[in-house]
Amino acid sequence: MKDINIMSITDLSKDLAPIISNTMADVVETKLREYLKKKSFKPGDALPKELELAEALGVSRNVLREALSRLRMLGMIETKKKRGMILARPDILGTFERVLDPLIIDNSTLQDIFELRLVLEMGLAELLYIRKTDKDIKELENIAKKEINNDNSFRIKNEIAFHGKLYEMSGNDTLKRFQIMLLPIFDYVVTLEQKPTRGSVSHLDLVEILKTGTVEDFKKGMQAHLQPHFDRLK
Amino acid sequence: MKDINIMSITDLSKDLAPIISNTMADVVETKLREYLKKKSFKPGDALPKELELAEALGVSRNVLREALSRLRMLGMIETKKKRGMILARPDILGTFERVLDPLIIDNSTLQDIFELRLVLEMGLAELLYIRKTDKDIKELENIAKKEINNDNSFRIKNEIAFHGKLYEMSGNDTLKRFQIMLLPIFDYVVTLEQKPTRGSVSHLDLVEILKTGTVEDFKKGMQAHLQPHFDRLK
DNA sequence: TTAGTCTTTATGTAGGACATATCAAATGTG
DNA sequence: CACATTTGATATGTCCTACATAAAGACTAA
Repeated sequence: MKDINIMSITDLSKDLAPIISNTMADVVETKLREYLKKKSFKPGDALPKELELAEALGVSRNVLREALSRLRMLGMIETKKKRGMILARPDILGTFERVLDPLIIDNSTLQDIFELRLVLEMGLAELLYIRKTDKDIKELENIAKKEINNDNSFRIKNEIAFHGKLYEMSGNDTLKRFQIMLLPIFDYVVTLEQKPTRGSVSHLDLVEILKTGTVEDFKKGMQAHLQPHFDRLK
Repeated sequence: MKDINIMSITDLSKDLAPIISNTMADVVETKLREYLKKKSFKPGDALPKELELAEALGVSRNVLREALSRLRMLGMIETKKKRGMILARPDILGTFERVLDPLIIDNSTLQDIFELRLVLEMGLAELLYIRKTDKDIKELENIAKKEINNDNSFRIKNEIAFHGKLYEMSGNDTLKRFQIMLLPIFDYVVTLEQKPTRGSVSHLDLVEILKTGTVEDFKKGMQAHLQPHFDRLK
């Protein structure tokens, strides 16, 4: 009897909506977003003042400010003392970092992000071959050489340095920053391994391929390098 | 004299920090983050009540609530009427969407994100071959077949449907949602083209490869399919 | 034990008050 | 008239108080 009750409740919670107790600040936040989009403000444009907005929305200045505070955090608006508020351009990744920071991510998402990183590394080849320079390759080689006579404690650091340099060589700033954000995750998953899982292709091998090989060669090399990680996927 | 003065000021403004007018809410937000991290709360743990926090931080409840409102938006904490606040697990991507939404992104970042998408698609192959099912392939084929006799207005929609399905087949939820977020960007860049840039490998070709070809075949196919986009990179 | 009621309490919301920084106009000076 | 200075107006930042509301926990009754 009891068990049945519990079951039905569990089922319910799956089916029914999670009962979002919309607080006023939530509603106002949404309305403000819509307002900004609808009016198609350009960065730098001035916004109405707090009291006007609060009155128009029919909420206290307090609630309005909570909503504004959120948008301000995201970099969507900026405020100055007398001048009022202006629309700004948010730093996409900067805000992303804020959430990733405390690392309170459930395991399934963690795994997803780790895979995301693998996907990125595998797909990097084209960009790399379009933009690589001799200087870059030399730097990459230096990084790879350093790690030869190193104890295990430095292994991860070198791993990070090498792959980080690869992202940098892609010439894509967003990608590079994105990768930096994902580092802790990569780190975490790697440390889950008991012993270092080395692919059949080393970092130095990859550098060599970059020097003389084709894009196809590099893709195969990277695949072999990451193979141990792929092997653990199911 | 005057010019010199102006010059030196300009130089200063480049060198010096941008004078972050730290509002109390900003400081409190940071302090709360540190507090949460330091105490290493686990999801579900109860937090002190607002008044206690406000007093401990030496700020008004108002300021504290602005900071809390931010964390609440990011999904880092949840609050219930009497129970107080509890630590929650943030929805990584959900917050990302919020910033991406208004599409006030500068062109260089736009380009970066477009490239990011290309990288993702190129790197998807391994995951795809690990997890693809016959059912998936059949659905993908249906999507590809639909687009044969279609006017241009549906072209983008089909493009989106096909590639979206690919992400779905990766079995990576985060990746899938990430791709959805990036759609508007992809859309935007694609519409910049005057005429459709078709690669030498069509969607149907890709499906065929998925059926009978190897991972390597698929990678080459995808590369050819996206070649027009890569050609535009510099 | 179970069901129902009451009390307590932490959050949600409102409104007023004042400090502060800054823009803009008024004022003074050569 | 042009330029520097002062003054006033104003929007945001911060604080405070008060009350509504929902929900946990205690208490009571069947």
